[in-house]
Amino acid sequence: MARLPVYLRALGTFADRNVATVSSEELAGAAGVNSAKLRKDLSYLGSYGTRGVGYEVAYLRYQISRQIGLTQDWPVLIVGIGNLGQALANYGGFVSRGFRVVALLDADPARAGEVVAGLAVRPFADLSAVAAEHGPCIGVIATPASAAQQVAGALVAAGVRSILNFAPAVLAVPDSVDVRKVDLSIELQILAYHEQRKTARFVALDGPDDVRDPRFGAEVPAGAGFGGRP
Amino acid sequence: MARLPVYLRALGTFADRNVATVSSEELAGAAGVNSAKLRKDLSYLGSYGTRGVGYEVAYLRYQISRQIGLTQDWPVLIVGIGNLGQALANYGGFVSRGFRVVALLDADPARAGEVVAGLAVRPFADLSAVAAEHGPCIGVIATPASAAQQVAGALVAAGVRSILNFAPAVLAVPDSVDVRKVDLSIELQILAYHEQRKTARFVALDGPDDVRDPRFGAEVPAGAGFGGRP
DNA sequence: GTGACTTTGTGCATGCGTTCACATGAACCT
DNA sequence: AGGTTCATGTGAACGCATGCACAAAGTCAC
Ligand SMILES: NC(=O)c1ccc[n+]([C@@H]2O[C@H](COP(=O)([O-])OP(=O)(O)OC[C@H]3O[C@@H](n4cnc5c(N)ncnc54)[C@H](O)[C@@H]3O)[C@@H](O)[C@H]2O)c1
Ligand SMILES: NC(=O)c1ccc[n+]([C@@H]2O[C@H](COP(=O)([O-])OP(=O)(O)OC[C@H]3O[C@@H](n4cnc5c(N)ncnc54)[C@H](O)[C@@H]3O)[C@@H](O)[C@H]2O)c1
Repeated sequence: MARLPVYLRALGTFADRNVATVSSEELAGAAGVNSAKLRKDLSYLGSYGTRGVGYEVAYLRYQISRQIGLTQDWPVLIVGIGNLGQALANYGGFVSRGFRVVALLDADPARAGEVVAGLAVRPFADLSAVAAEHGPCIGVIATPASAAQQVAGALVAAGVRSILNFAPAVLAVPDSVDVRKVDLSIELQILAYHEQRKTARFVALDGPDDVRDPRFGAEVPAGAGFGGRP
Repeated sequence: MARLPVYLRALGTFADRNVATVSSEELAGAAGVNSAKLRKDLSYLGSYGTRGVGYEVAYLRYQISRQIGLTQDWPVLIVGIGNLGQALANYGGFVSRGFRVVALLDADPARAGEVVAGLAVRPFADLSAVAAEHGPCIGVIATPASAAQQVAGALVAAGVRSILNFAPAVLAVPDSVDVRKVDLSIELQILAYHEQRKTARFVALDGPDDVRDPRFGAEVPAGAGFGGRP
């Protein structure tokens, strides 16, 4: 069900062009998925289409928004106002999609008081007060990886049950808390993996299936930083 | 196979602590996955463990790095040096993981020449020259969504076959090109979805399964911006 | 050297997501 | 009003990932 937001965004582009109804084929094309998958996804929400015609853009948009829980604005608090935290705070794309940044927190005393994107940076100790003030909200971790687990613990203690983590660290939280991670290094490494196989195909035409060769272990240069097998 | 980078990172933390060997249980714990899954994943690369002992940290680290294609540094070029592009350019976590930002491109003439993270921002027209200079590389799109498709086309035309897209847009590219997307709004919306179901449980104790009720369609306020069903 | 113990590597079953294909049903034209 | 056309909604088959449970294999102690 991670595709609903994509459908919603695609519906938005149709609405901007004043399109009244779309077929599953058109919408699937705009969302980059199979049309059968789109129909099956939408059928889980209910029968919101008209056979022979398609889906009414405005109506389907509302139904998906309601399903996701975007009929209300969700408060977002960002922890760690460094490079990334500032970019996030300045990002206008959140408010237009049902989210509102309500607080910026940082442990660095030098940063407290600084104004970023119209909000004053508050000391990390204010966390529980801020969380209590806004009710159910979403916490964003943009601190170094070494602080991520500690911050996550503090967020949970403050009552936050939804966390978006940008730090390259695995977080341990209670089952009742949802954590989603965004790790750019992982994305780049996956791309590098495919890129390597693509370029390798030009070197060895019989395909990249032989890379398993265990002898490669012996070919590690002594000073490579990893060390070879003893 | 998107988990290999996670294993690699977990292995890094063990190496930092001078741990020589790890069992699949320990490593799986650090990576946040099931130990059977970890062993099966590693078995696809070959038999790099020792029964009764575990995996040698340094050796396994090298094997995974090689599998991913991290024995060489991959050049990265960033298009769109706004809030996000600058944060990415300033991020030190890339170089430590086998990536090197080699060029910053922006269409805004006012930005060209500006120095960000020790690199001069170059005009977008330099793209093909930069790509040709560095060979196989990874393109990062950090422009507004409206420009994303055009930028993607230019990247492909310049020979880039791996793209990381931060803009909330579906990109159409040839099959030979890999695109991975990072969409923060989608992540937040997924969190909101779960958060909604959690909070809804306190309101209606019989569970959130009734939200399908089609009558809800009639309850759209006239001025909600979406419009009700006619 | 032998035995007991530890941990890997994997066969197998289960469940989930994806996709094809078609029947259902609505609208439109004559 | 009847037939035609069109696109939805869904049944069923397929393929893949996950996780259990166990045999193979190697180590360590004595
Ligand atoms: N900058 C990027 O583009 C980028 C890309 C990918 C991942 N990341 C990850 O995002 C995180 C932040 O990156 P960054 O470049 O913004 O780092 P940064 O060093 O610029 O900012 C980190 C901020 O967190 C604050 N902080 C440190 N410990 C804290 C604590 N315990 N509680 C609250 N605040 C604390 C620091 O004061 C600092 O302001 C890192 O984990 C990084 O790996 C960043
Ligand atoms: N800032 C964030 O934290 C954040 C978070 C999530 C997603 N995003 C997405 O990332 C993208 C960039 O966000 P941002 O906040 O940095 O925006 P921004 O407006 O600050 O920066 C965009 C930059 O792209 C440049 N640009 C525009 N058209 C271009 C073109 N055709 N070729 C090359 N460069 C071009 C502009 O000159 C500008 O410098 C957007 O699509 C946004 O939705 C940003």
